[in-house]
Amino acid sequence: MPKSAVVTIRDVARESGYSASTVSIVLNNAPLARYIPADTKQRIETAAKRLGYRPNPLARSLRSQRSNVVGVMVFDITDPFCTPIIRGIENSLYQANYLSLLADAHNELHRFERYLEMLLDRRVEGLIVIANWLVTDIKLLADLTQKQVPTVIVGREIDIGTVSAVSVDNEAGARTALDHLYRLGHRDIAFLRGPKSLASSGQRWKGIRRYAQSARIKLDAKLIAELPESLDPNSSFEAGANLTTELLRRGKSFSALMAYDDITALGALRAFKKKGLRVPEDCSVIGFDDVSQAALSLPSLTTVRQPMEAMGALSIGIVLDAITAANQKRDVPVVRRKIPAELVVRESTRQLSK
Amino acid sequence: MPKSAVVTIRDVARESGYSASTVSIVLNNAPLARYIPADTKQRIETAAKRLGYRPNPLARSLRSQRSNVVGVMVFDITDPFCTPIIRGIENSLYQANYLSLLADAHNELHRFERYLEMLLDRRVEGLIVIANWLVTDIKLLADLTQKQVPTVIVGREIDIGTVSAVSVDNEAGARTALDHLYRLGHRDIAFLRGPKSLASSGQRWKGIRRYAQSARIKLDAKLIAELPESLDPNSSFEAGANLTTELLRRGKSFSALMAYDDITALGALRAFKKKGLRVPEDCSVIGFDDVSQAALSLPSLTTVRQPMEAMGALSIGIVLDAITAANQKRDVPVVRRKIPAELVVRESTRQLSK
DNA sequence: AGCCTCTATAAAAACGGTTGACGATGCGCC
DNA sequence: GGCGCATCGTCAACCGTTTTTATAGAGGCT
Repeated sequence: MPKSAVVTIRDVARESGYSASTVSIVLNNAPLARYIPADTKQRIETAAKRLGYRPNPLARSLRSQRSNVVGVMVFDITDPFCTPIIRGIENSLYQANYLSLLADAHNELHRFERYLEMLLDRRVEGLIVIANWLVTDIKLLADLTQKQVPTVIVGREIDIGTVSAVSVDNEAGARTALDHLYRLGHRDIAFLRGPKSLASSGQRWKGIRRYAQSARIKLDAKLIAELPESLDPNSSFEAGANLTTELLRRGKSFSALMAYDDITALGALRAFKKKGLRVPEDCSVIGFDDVSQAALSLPSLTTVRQPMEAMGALSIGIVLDAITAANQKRDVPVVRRKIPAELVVRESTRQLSK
Repeated sequence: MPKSAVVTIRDVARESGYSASTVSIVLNNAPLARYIPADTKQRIETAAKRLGYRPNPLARSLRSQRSNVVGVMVFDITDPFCTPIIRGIENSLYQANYLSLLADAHNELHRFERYLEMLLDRRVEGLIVIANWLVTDIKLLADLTQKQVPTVIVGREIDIGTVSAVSVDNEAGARTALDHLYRLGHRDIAFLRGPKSLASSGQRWKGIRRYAQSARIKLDAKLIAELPESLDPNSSFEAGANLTTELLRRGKSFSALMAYDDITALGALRAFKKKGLRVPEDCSVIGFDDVSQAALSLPSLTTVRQPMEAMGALSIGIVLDAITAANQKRDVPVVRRKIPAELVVRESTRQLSK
């Protein structure tokens, strides 16, 4: 009758006839295990299995300073942009036998900071920050750099200190989108720019300007509107609808509209519908991101896809690399990766009919 | 010049002139702190603050068997149904100074089991299982009950062992939905039932039958279709579209359609559009859940709202209660709560015009 | 004077592992 | 015969807390 209590390494030691040290060495395949003969290993392993021994990760972490946990800080888990990234992260972590501590900052800075402390206290070995929205603060650098925790920011280019970053190539993505409209014959194109405070917003706009210049599309101020600052990612739906209505009211006609992101584009669809305009017959609409909503809307949304799951996976790759590098006293590389975005053509855009 | 090393309780002891024990007692306000005079406490606290002492949660957990962590097991984080629940969970945990270990089972049983072990190894104090989709297995009971970890299943009624459960009142919700259609004058109503394997599917259907009976709506087999089994929550979009097309082909006319959930309903919208039918003019459509997509679609979807965030919060409440109960050697209550759903009227339903 | 009960604090024993230093043995080699 | 080295293990320290037990003085009571 096995005591229902938890099996410790000492139980395994007793059962196998060796010391706890040896058991530990064998079970972890530590360097010293090199000298341990195969049958000893065998005996220890079977003893461990027989007892159903499971090492206590807390004790292990305490001693070895390795928690096998990485922190995942999300700025707003409600944002549909986040979930696929989390999926990618989680999947890679699973392979590597890590777990993730999830923290949702709700776009609030103090919450971010408090969570950051909690995560560092817990000795996370790495940190992923999914910075879709909030203006990331410098406090990051201060705390993180000095604590030596490998950190990757996803969804945002950044160049502070030792922080790695994975983001989509917003500029190229925007060019791709505009190019798509251009090839369909559109020349009079309206734009819903993102809010100024967002880095990605500026980059996408830059891509637009570049492409417009080279293709000799003229950007008419009357066809440009800008989303207001906001912390709520879902607010851009309303905003997109309102701004589109506003653009229509200005009277300058356009045959296509390029929105800052998918949610904004969905808002635009709504505005068109309300005015009795059909998409894509009367106006093509293109979004950005390819969040899950984009494929389900009516019409389904042509957009520029961020490979979010891949970005999540990549970011964990970077973190894990950094961790092993640090363990081997090698320099931890700082990686800045810009991932290409991919055009996804659906129903909301079409050849200019005229 | 402070050594950059981590400050431990011994440092605080040295700095304040007391022993580590006393520091611990004071800082945790342990029972023995009763005997410690105020000025001693004061000195210790200021010393701790001065050094910026942060207790190591690993060590603390190891010793006191309390991790301040709960596990959150999601069956599929990609499901839009999950995120608001997670938000609710996370928010309540934050208040209580807990962190969450996130595990995403990808709807795979072995993954679920492996994660379960990992979480238990980490000594999570409680466990939330968001069981939106997968057929929950009995293995749950075996492992969880014996390990004494308070567990709540969200999104599914269940009555195994000591597991608590929080779910929406599917039956009443379905009645509400049908009642809504009825009051709008609809009598010929088509139904897209959920897959049999899902518990919620049966419950909703039961609600429908009940209401239909009392309101003398007849349920015509020609107007009923059933979603296929599937593990992918997003597959119901395609399925919803296909089944709707199928229903239309059967030739039996209907003025309203009630879908198993919102995603299915969105699929239905698409099918109607493709057939040139307008929603709600030619047919009203109602969904279930009120996932974020529902409000953004064209037309926006009338649906029955599950208060997901509240459900998440509630489930954490239950877990935390159980934890404190266990700490005080009181019996841990098993709670089964059914939350009422709420009708949300949007554009996809309207008064039968005739 | 002896004995209890409070106070106020410290010492020591956990918690469950990992790890560096070391001991013992056996073998090859000069 | 002594030395060095490879092999196989163990000991004891350590990770940073919490918690139980101990110490010790001060009153209060009999």
